[in-house]
Amino acid sequence: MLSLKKVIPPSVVKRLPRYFSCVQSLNAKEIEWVSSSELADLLGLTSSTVRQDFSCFDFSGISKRGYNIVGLQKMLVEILGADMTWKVVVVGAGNMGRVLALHEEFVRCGFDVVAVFDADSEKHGTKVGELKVLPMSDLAMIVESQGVGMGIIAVPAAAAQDVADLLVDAGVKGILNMSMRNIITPNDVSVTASRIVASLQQLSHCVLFSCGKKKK
Amino acid sequence: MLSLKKVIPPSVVKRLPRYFSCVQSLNAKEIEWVSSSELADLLGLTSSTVRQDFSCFDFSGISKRGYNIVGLQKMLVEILGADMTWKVVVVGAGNMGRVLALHEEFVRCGFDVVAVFDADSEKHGTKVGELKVLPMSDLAMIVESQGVGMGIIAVPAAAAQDVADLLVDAGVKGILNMSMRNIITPNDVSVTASRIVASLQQLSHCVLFSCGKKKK
DNA sequence: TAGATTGTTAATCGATTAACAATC
DNA sequence: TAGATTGTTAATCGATTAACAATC
Repeated sequence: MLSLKKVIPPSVVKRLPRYFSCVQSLNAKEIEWVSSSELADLLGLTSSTVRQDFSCFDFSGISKRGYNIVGLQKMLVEILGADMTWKVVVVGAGNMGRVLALHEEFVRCGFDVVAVFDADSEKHGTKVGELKVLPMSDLAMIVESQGVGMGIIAVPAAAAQDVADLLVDAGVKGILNMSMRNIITPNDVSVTASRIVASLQQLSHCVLFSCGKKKK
Repeated sequence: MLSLKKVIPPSVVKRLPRYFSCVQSLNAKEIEWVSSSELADLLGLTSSTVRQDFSCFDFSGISKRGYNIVGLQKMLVEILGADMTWKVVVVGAGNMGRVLALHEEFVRCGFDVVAVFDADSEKHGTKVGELKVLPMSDLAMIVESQGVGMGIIAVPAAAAQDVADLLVDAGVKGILNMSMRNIITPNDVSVTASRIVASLQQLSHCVLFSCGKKKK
């Protein structure tokens, strides 16, 4: 596997998917080279940040031309593991859980939802696309037998930690937490959070108090 | 309207919805007081951060007891505008757009989706819950006539900036960007991003390269 | 009172930006 | 060559943590 020049700091990791998306679309336009300042403009960053970020990778640009799109894309694919398919389970078959399980963009990006679980027995057996909602008691078995690497927590805050514990015990190595609750996991299980309502609430504050953007 | 002691820094704004959620659940348990270190434990922060954060508000704790839950909740409600109802439009009636429009949690949190738009005329008139999918040409009219304050962008990256421009022209003051594309808006229009696939890709990297958490 | 916890100041840490020699 | 753009070092900025006097 790819060895990195150094551990990529969290601030940079957060930008990687955006670089990747941008590079994909430049590649689709058959553009071959991009400079740090062009990328910066596209992503709302400074060229300094872009060059600083790329210095983490084992990949170099060329003076006067910038970065080769194809090479950059290959590097990002490796760093993000975008060339592999992850098996994923969704816990929580509410509105959010159902969407996630159906989300065709996931498949396109290499995230394959293999099962949906819910604690509510009323929901067991009901269909979410191709999948049937399963009871929580099947979780460990499915994760192990199918080699599931990630779990998505789409349950109410009150249940989130219990679900996280189940996922960890079952053996997943990554958790996407969509609940409001902070969850605690062992050091070898990574967690990222994505909270849509929280984003709307932030926005609400910013609108009310006109939190400006930094002036240029 | 509430006046703040000072502008709340972005790092703090990001935590406000989590404080709020936590305080709501403590309140539901009829707990009356909470200390900075208890809150820190619940949210995975340090007590220093909690106290530093709260120093932005016009709200004080009491030595030896901590912070009064009801008072804290009131303060956060005002800061987040959680006591008001925002009218919101969703642009993009794909998988993600439909979910968002149906998401019952939004209503509970004061975000009322009043219309869904899509550029694809095949989708016009089809139902998303109670709502019919409308053509983009109706956007300005609906935003103005209904007093819509926020828009949610749930379209592919390539269309995101155009949609943002439409929303801005129509008069929304906040945009939740769920697309991968960076969008540019005038200074008086706030933007927050929430990208689920990006979160999964971050997670993917962290799992592959075992990005540890900071050791305690 | 004695002890716990706040509010705030100062120190540390990490992220971003600026600057510029190296280089194509 | 001349000029543009990288890669990297140093400076700045902002966020987090530590420390402690004030206080209930």
